Amino acid sequence: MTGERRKFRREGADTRRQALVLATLDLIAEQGVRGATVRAIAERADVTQGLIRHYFSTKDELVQEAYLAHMAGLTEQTFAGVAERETALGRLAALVVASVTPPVVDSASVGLWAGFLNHVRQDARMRAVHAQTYHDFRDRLERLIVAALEEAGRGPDAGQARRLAIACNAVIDGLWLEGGALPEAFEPDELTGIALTAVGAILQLDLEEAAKT
Amino acid sequence: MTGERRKFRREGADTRRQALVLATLDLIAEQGVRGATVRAIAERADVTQGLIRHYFSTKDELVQEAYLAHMAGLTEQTFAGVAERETALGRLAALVVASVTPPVVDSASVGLWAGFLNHVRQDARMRAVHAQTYHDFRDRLERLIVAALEEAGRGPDAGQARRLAIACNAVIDGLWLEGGALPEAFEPDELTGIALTAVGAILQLDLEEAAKT
DNA sequence: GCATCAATTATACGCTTGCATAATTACGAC
DNA sequence: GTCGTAATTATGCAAGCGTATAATTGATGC
Repeated sequence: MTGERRKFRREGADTRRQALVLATLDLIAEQGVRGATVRAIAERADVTQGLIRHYFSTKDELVQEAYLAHMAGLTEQTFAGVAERETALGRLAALVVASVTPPVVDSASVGLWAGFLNHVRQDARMRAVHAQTYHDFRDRLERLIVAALEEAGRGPDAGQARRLAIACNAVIDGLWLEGGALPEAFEPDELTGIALTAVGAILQLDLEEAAKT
Repeated sequence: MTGERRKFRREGADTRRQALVLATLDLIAEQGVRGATVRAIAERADVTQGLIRHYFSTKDELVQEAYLAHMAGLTEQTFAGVAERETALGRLAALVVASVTPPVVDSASVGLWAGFLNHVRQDARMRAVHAQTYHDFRDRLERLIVAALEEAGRGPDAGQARRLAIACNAVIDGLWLEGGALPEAFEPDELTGIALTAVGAILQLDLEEAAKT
């Protein structure tokens, strides 16, 4: 009876890092940051805990990479179908709808985001990622808004565009948050209608019509 | 040389519980949930750790009470100056302004809220507190909105009122969140103007004028 | 096949955590 | 005063944490 050592396969660095990041996100989403221990992450990724230290010199480094991956994924999901629309108004409507619809609106996703926020407030590098993600999203939103307004014959100046983007972004974020944190508080599709109406009211554009196309 | 035992004063249960809750909130705000250990809380409250178990049968119980206290305080701060206004429109404007102004908008406060969110997702009682806080706030907002619209001669039906309240609440929450999470991203008073304009646009009311009074 | 070497496992250390329990002490009742 | 008791401190424990390091093993080139 030899002490049977665990069998394993060698994997490339990228594969393993990604698997570890995914396991981390899964766990934080399911059980909060508390549940994402080194041991739990390793088990979820079907690996022993020592390997984590082989790929990440510290746990915070892994968490930071996971945060980056989550935020990038969120932005990507949100903008997924946007470019396909032909009109600027249609693209804006598509973005608004996607922002308040699964898989973007999701309890686990919001929980993940909240779980990271405290790390963000304490770690300078994570704060940088946070700020950049926010500004990236808002800038893209602002460009869509400007394009839609110009399409309607109304070109806002820079200050107006900035303020409109902040306001629309707030509506979207607020609904995203509430839809994710309190799923049972809203009827199906209710958030979609509210988001289109509210953003439409702020911009004085008919987004509801544009969303149907 | 007697082993000098620490001196102490006896306090009423309410005083001590409140002090412990306050210490907990301080620590979560400053260092995130990680930093709010039983020992750290006790030290902050100038007490030894055993006392916590004397007043709370478990740490989660203390955290839950702290959450309740934080949310109640937040709502109270937000509605603080609202009733003083004479017109319904003025009250609504005051609420909007207070929602996006310190001390309601505050990095620590947002961090606190985010820190709790993961507990909320896992503990049924905390979820109940969360849902109730949200609905309380939104109901009060909805009543202010209905009053302001009626004052302007437009009475919305129940469905409209609900949707308007959800939308306005989303703007407020979104700006609160972003103002707290990224304080340096906005000019002073910028959020106030944006909030009034956006909520005004959604309701088709002139809140900016009403806010000046 | 065999040597090589990074990928992976195994084990352990020191620290912190939440919780329990026993020993003390302040303070009001009488 | 002194006595009882609830409030408070002191001490300890078992479990879990992140990290470090040494021992193994799978794949690759020759």
